[in-house]
Amino acid sequence: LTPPQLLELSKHTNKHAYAASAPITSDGEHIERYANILKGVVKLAKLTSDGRQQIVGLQFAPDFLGRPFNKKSEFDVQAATEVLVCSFPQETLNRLIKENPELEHRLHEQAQNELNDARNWMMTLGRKTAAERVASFIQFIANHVDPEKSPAQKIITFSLPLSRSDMADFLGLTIETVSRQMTKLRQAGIIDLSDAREVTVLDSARLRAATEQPND
Amino acid sequence: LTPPQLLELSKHTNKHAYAASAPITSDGEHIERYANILKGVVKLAKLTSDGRQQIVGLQFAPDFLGRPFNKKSEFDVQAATEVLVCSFPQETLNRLIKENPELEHRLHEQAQNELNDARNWMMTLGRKTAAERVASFIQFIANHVDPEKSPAQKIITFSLPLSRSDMADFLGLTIETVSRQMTKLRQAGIIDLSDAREVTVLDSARLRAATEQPND
DNA sequence: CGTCCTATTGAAATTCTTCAACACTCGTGG
DNA sequence: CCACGAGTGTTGAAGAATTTCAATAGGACG
Repeated sequence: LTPPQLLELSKHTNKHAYAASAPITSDGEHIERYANILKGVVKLAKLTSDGRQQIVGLQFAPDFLGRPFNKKSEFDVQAATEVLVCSFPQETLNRLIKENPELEHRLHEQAQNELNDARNWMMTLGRKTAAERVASFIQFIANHVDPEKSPAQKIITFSLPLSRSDMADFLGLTIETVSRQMTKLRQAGIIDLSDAREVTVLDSARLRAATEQPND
Repeated sequence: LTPPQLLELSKHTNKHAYAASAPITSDGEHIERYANILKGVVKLAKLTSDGRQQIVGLQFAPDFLGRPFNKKSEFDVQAATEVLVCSFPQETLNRLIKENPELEHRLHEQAQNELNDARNWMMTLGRKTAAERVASFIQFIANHVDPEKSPAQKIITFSLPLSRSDMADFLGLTIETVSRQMTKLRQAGIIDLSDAREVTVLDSARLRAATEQPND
């Protein structure tokens, strides 16, 4: 982005904070602002009419939030952790895109990355066992919190951005099954849990093997 | 697209036919051509190391095939039915995009539509029962083969583009479970099956109810 | 007519869910 | 300072759904 464009954007920009599990937008709601995530994790969720929930995407800083050129949100957007976003009106972005096609290219690339993530996750939901799903989730979070992942064997610790309930909704399982599989990973010496949220990966090779796939 | 651009494109264009279940590209393969589907249905599939398969997307005419600006295919691309595509080199498209940003916009929109489809399907895979998944699949195919879908109660007949085995891989089930659920839908009078592939929707309201969601 | 391939059906086995009880943490107020 | 309650997570046992294993059916083709 060119400096005058950044200036233009910043003039219309608002920062906004959301508490964990606060709604950001809901399914079908009209959207007139886009946003970038500055901090925290955002979940995208769909509901069936009888209340079952599936989390269909997680977004991390500095992801873009919103569907360009789509008027409606197609799912609920909620803060998973505490979230800080910086939002701006649709027209501002649309105007910037007109001036600078490169910007649309970058949004297009993010859309493709999200599509890849979604398809990888379809494999997890459709074909993996509960144990493999939970291992895949920990692997997925580890990849996202530790952007500079070392090649092997480094012991890393991080905090899960999702509650057991959200993990269940992401993994297509129940909270009880998630909890049991976490316990098994701990008993197997693959991870350590100082509390329910704080994960230390003790054996990243076996964790990866437990996902049964080079998931991403 | 402007006439000179269409002419330019057609000069580099090759038509190619694939038999049902013939591979088009495979995971990790280098891609040097893009294509448009002229006829038929294409499936995008991922494999685990131990051979489990998940179909992560279906594409219909006139969808675009290939990941713009990505060098590698991230999954296997296979013909589901007999398929006719029209392919052209990457550079040709990249050149056209440079001249005409509107083209990238359209590809971006397709990517967003595919992302919506993928996320809708994540809900199906993560949270629906076998019966709901099979009903959702029939609904999904009905929507795609009958582009001008009438609002209600019209009885429509179509041919499933997927074998039971492919349906199972799309739905995250086994072929036996798919077969049993098809039988139940038939016995309930919701659909009729003249043979395993030929579906007549007898009661579209109850079919929709059986999907337990406004899936798309 | 036999063979291959796909699909269906049945019964047993397994995985995951449901239901239920209990543990832990964190605030609040007595 | 401790008790209480709400929220979150864990664990066990019974139940349900789906898979697995196995047998059979039907069509297409040589």
